[in-house]
Amino acid sequence: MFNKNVKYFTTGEFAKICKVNKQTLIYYDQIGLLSPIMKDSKDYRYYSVAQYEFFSVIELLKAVGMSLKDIQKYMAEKSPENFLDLMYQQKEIVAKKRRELEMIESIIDVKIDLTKEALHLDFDSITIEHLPEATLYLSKNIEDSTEEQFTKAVSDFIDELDRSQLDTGYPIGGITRREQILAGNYDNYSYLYIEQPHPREGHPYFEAIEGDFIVGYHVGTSTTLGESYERLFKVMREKGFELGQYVYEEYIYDAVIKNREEDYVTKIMIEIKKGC
Amino acid sequence: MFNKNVKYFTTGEFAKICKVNKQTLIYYDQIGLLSPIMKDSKDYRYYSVAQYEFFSVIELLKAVGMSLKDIQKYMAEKSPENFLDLMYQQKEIVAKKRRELEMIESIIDVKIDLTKEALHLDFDSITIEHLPEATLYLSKNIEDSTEEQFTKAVSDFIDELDRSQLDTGYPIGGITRREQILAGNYDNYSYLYIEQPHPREGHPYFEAIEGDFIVGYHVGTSTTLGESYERLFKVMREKGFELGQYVYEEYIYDAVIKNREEDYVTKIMIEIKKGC
DNA sequence: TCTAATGTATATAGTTACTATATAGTCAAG
DNA sequence: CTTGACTATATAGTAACTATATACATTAGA
Repeated sequence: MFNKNVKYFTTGEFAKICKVNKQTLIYYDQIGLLSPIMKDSKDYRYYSVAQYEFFSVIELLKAVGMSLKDIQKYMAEKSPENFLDLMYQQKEIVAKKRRELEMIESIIDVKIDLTKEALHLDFDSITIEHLPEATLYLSKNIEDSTEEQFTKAVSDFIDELDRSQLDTGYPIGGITRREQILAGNYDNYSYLYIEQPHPREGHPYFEAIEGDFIVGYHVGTSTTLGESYERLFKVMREKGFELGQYVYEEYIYDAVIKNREEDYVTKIMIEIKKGC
Repeated sequence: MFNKNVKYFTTGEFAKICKVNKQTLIYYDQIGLLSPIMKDSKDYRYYSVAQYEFFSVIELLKAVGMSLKDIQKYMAEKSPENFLDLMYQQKEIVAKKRRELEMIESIIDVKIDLTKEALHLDFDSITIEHLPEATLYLSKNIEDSTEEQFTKAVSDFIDELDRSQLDTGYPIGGITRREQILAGNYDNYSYLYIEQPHPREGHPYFEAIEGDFIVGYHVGTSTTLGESYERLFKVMREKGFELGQYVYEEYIYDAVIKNREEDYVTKIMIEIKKGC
């Protein structure tokens, strides 16, 4: 094929075919990755059609994430066997990349859903809701932990999210025990959690919740969190409910969406039971 | 959430959680993309847990291909509405990227199949084969074309492969008309072609081939191509076949797999009919 | 309490894969 | 015979780190 070696492309023509900058081809020539099949007396570069096939393999390998240096290394050791090996390697890498992109797609979908929902919320509202069963991935217990223990636990939690691909795009929330709430220690969490809409089998630390909750929102920094709790408690008392075992807190708007800390919004979900 | 603002991570700890180089965080601080929530009198940086959420959104946007500058631009204009817009944009971009990766996966599969097949070939063999129907995407007619016309046609052909995603990983081949072969002009192709294992509807220029072929291989540069054709013609005469309408040529081993031009291998498929 | 190891900081240079710019030579059309 | 579009080299700039050198801080162990 392409014995028509008399028919050449200039650098500009070849660059247009390859859809790259002319300078890129000159650069590839300089580093010896892809040199024109011919140079004339005036040092004009001439590329053959067959070199396009070569170029497109470079593009393929680049797209999979190979560095020009590594591509060059392969090219120095060309053989059908090495090419086959290379392709098998790249096949795995590209499959992994595809799966990563699929995860990102689903995270984006979650972010879209959450943000759309948030846009329709009335942050002054306080409602009684029956929350359906949901699976949460929990951190180790961090109640009364020292700073050191806390940072270690958070670090481990996030590590595990990464390792086991548990980052679903849902916010990381905190669970506080009834007793801490009653003592006014709203920030002494027992666990961190992240919702798992599609929990996978064979993973520990999953905890399903389901039950009645009083749901409200706190707008502002944590310093005024107590006030929001008071509002919620007032409604609770009026309706004759008692504090359940746990309170769940998660960010609705945080630094990703709002500039000023005063505009951050925290969702508070207080587990309740009928007073007897 | 994360009122535990008293509990901070040092640069090193935060870098470990984020799985990046410490220097990267310093760099992000320098460009003002992600600055620690606090600096002490010794200029030590302290990050909060909430900043991890921020970091992970940066990672998400980076993974979709956004530049740090563009991420920063969004962060300067934060709002729920802008975040939603951004996520819708990124959703499309990431879906496109995924589709591109899927194409690369199938190209790699084709390359693997072709290379595995090639490894088992005997390049001295000459066989009579009935080739099943296959769809080829053809270039414009390039017979007797000038250099200018030829380069233009090749350029257009490759452009269309790109535009319509017709690059299947199969090699680009050449089709020569019976009359040119008989005149010994083995390199005066009528068309370029590329095989389409999964042709899509509504595309012109597709041509299905099916029929009996004499199949052989040429090892070496195009200068000795004539000798290989002679070998094939000899067998053809012995078996009492006549030259059909077209000859198909494609590279089995080219510059991507072999270093020396003398090692390139061209597959020659000559259409035949029973002599009457 | 001293010391060594480890941690932090800044400043600066290097890296990859381009990309842009400046300067100069070449070529084809009117 | 000049103008515009091309070619070339050389050099500098870019993004997003990454590495290195130097200096100060903190902590764990002898």
